[in-house]
Amino acid sequence: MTSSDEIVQYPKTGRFLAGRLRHDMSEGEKAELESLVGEIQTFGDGHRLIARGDVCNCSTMLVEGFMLRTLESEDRRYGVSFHVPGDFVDLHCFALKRLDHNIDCVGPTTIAQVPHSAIAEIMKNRPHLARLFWFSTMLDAAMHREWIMKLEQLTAPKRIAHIFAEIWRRLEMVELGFADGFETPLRQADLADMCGATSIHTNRALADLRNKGIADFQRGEVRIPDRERLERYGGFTPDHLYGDGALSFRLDD
Amino acid sequence: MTSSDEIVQYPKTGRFLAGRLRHDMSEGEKAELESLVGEIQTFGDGHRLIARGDVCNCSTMLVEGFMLRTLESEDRRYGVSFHVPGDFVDLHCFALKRLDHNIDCVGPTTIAQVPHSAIAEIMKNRPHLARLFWFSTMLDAAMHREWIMKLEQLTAPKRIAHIFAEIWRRLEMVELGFADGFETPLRQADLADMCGATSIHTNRALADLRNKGIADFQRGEVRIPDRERLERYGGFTPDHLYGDGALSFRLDD
DNA sequence: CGAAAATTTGACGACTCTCAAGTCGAGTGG
DNA sequence: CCACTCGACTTGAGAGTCGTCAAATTTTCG
Repeated sequence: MTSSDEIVQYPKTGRFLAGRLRHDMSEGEKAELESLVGEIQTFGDGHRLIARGDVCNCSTMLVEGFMLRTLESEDRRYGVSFHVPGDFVDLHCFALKRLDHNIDCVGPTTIAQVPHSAIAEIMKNRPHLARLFWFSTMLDAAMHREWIMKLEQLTAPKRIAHIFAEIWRRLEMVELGFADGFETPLRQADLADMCGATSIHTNRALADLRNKGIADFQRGEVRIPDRERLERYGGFTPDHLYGDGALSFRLDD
Repeated sequence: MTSSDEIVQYPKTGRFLAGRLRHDMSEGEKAELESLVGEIQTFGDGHRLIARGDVCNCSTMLVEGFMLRTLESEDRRYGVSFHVPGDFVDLHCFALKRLDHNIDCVGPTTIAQVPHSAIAEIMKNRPHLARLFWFSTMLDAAMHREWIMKLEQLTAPKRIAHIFAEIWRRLEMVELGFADGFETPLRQADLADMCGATSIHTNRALADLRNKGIADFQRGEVRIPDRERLERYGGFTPDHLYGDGALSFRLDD
């Protein structure tokens, strides 16, 4: 079953763990997950779905669009991670109760939410599904770690190359990438927040990537002539995404 | 019951979640956790307990000492987080199967391990304890996020101030801090790995902190004259540790 | 004591920030 | 249709932070 079929059958949750452990979910589990989520909600660019410190009684499945996890300090916003459709964005707060960070929409966004009481039931009665939920939050943690290393290692142009490479791969996992790049609602200022640079420096870094022929970012249209070159420049390896790579979840060894 | 009493009664796991949700654990749960862990093992400085990509069949409780989570890239080691006694260091790999990062000992280290089969039983039969385990891994993720923001925001001296502030607080939570600072097996090169700077620059940053009277690091002895000043300089707030602060897990609101 | 490891210092160039200004594109009112 | 406007993007100059290369000093330990 391809991801497109999954979306037809499970319109709100069909992308959850696609390319990762979705193949490990039974149809019963997929159906149960789909039945847990509430009705579709939509938000516009810049909407802050959850603010740091809010008590959460439900968690959010991102159905369409793009979201940023952010933290604020001294009047500046810092991106700590991003989300694409199929991500169970704030499952964390089931365990944490209060979120330590904000969840911001970038561009038009469609979500569906799951009450925590339903997740608590899953914890009691569906240990396998519960373990997949846990896995999903651990994926976020692994991505955080990779990003920490890259922040410690890379200059701004390479950070951006890494971000582009990761967005592209993750969009592809949920069948939303193109052969030669991807589209994103991110603006230069958002990219700046994500890589911890000023928007001025980010602009120069993007010009760098364009001049080098590595990536051409023009108002959300990202064209990448040579994927291998982009990934090499940004020091990107997809292992931490736990798809079909060196770290993939295989039970046979 | 103070943390010291807990250590007498539960010598291997008595510091788990101390200062956080330990108060939410029943004596039965504490006893069960203590019974799950195997015998004490010790390792010396620099020992790599788990290497990226290893298949893990057990997880590690850090009993005494200090550990770093690290990633390697282009022949350099990067610290992504650190661990103090009481941390369930690699509970992540119960969900991930293969760890994306290394677990390195710093200085002499004492651990005890729990087989994953035992954790799977907990998932089936003890949903509350399972949720605490999940919480513990989410704490790590929250600390990752805070560190991402600080890497994006701070210069090297301030990063080090932040690291010192966090180590001190976390040691205090498990009653291992002193009134005027703390001891750590970390060397300057380890600190450099942790903040993504060269050891030369780290050395200058430490000299800065010493000259400013903010923190005096001398071969693992860290003396801090004024905690408030250290925390202000490093932009440190303890909220993301989920102790008794703005984000603490309270069921009453 | 002697060797290895850890720490410290100096000089110079690259990366990034700040302040300041200028350009481009989409939508609006005349 | 065109001038206007606002937000997004682009460019320039000077200063601070940090990396690299090279070397010296101090500490640890056999």
